[in-house]
Amino acid sequence: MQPSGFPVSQAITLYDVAREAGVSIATVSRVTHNQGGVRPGTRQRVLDVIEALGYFPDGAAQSMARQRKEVIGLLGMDSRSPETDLEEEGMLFGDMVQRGVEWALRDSEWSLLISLVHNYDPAGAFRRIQKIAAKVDGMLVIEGTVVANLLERLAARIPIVLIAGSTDEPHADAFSADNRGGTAALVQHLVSEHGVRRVYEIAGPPEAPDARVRHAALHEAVAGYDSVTVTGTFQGWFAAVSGQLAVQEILSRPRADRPDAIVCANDQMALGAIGALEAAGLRVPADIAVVGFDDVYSAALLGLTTVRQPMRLMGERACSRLLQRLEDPSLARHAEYLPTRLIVRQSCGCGSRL
Amino acid sequence: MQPSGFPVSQAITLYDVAREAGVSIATVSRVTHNQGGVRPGTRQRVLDVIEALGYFPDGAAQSMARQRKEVIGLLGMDSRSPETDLEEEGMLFGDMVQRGVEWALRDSEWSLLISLVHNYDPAGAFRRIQKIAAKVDGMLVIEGTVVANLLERLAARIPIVLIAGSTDEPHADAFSADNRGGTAALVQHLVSEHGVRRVYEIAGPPEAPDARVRHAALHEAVAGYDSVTVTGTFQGWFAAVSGQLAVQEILSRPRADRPDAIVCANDQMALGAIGALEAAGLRVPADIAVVGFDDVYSAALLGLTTVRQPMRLMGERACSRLLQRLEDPSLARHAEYLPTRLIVRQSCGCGSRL
DNA sequence: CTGTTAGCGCCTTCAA
DNA sequence: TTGAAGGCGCTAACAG
Repeated sequence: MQPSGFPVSQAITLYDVAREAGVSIATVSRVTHNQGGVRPGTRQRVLDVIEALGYFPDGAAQSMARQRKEVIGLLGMDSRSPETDLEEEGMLFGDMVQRGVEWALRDSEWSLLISLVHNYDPAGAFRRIQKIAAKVDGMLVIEGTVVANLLERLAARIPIVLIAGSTDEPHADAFSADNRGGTAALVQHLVSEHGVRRVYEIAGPPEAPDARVRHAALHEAVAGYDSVTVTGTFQGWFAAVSGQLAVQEILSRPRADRPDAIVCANDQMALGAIGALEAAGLRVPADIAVVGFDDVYSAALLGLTTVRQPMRLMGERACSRLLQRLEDPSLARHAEYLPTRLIVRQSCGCGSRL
Repeated sequence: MQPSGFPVSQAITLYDVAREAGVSIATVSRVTHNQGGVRPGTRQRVLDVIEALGYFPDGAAQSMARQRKEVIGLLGMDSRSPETDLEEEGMLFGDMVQRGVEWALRDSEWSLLISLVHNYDPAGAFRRIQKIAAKVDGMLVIEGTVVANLLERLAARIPIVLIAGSTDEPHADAFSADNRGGTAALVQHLVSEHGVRRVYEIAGPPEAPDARVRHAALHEAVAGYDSVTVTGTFQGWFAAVSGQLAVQEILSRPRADRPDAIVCANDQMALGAIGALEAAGLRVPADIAVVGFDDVYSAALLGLTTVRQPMRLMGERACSRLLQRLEDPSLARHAEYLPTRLIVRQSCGCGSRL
């Protein structure tokens, strides 16, 4: 005899309860859902059996019968490389969005199914996404996680709300931040307050709509000033290590070629860049200013000048909208830009030391 | 005519594909799962139809047929009060655990269903937990989220792994940190390095096994020194505001009654306490030292001396164990204490300023 | 190689 | 107030 594990009882079903209580499954079902039309005596008897057996209805079976799973999915992109020790990282964009979603869900009957898609494995992503889609009634999709054509296909089957993604997907609601305005404010601050002339860009992955908008907006904004130029662009992918690599690139240039300021497509990369800069003996902002985008939690603690996107709010709004649409599929499409705000701290050169 | 929403097609089933392709549902199923025994021509035809219709199998139906949902649940406790603006908070214990779980799941077929239970609403918690349990094959439970008897009942139906909870629940595997050792190290440091004599305790909720152990360990450790005493205990509930309230309590006492150090059952409360202390014009650690427990992300940034629990690792291990047990239910029970480590920073009085 | 069929556990009319 | 029965979409024998 092997040391058998715990006494995990065989699944207990409606039938078990019905048999034990000497009633039909319909009656048990009625009792389970507090429906009327059951004689008090019978009800009590059934209740006792339920209690004794520890019965509760199986979710999958309910989903089938009701044609509704009461689960929504949250698809996020995991931009960390497989080797990263994530122990070190703080709260990221996706985490904040999740908070918002949880908030929106806190008093509802819906559950949240979470899945991270790894951008270094686009092949596996496809299967994974479909797998999630199969288990939910609707889905929240963050960023450029899902390749456009797949997205279209999914949207044909279940409602989808895009978060910080493309706002012109015709078959999905969308909530994004005003990236354009935020970027413009950043550049304007850098130029007029700190006399920045030479800007170096650490861009996000071109697959991410957000990254694309910020990229375009940066160049537009810079073009608005005569003597300001973008002296270089590093193609990052939103992970902190991108910032470090970009700094290496900068440092490999002749000194005269160095920028006055580094504008990053998100805070993670900005923080990575600052770390690398300081490790190389350069001072931020004295030698080079660095600014980010997002305003993640640690940005405040580390004095990073950045643009705040209402991440939590985006999650909350997107989730509420999804819930609405699930109630009423005939709703017209809704896309919305949430306002961003320039958060001036020290890394741009304002205030005292970093 | 109303402005009907998106063209959400009626659910597409195996039957639709079969009909369209002129084969039986069995064949479609075989193709869907890349099973052999289908003539290449037939396979291709089916594949085309699947592609054209955008078909993918319904998760609920699969769960039923396979008797397996391929979903695990993560039950966490949300200690924030309803009014809290969570925008401000950093990474919490539960978030770190989730990271570990996601890590453990990254290459598996399993999905993660998340649910937060609000400790201010024990009534609703019951339904909510059962609802989750109904939708998963196994569950990870953080902290004293689940009242013991309910837990026992759940464990009879599906495998459960406790994280940072009681390690003596007979029907569940468990992973906890060495709270006792960590607390002892903290006290010893405070006393021998900083000559602390009067310790004030901000305890966690007694429902949380972790909090209980830390509480007991603190008193034990203090009892080991002749001239050291615990001058007061504030009953907190792990939220930052608990720390603030505790400080109010302390400040309401005569000056002579003030402690040398405040020992908190977690970092959140410690951070809350520090904030309140400084707001009241007291300096940490000069006037009063403060130490926490957990080593959350912002603890490092703010110089909090604390005890590190390997939160991510706990999530990872717990999840792996659950997966194992799901494979082989006959496994013997396994409970494990993961090592903690004293992290000395400035809030205890070491180093320079805070 | 392909099709038929019996469940999986529950909800929900419809009859009694 | 109760029970019988069909169906939700899919998987996996089992037959052909």
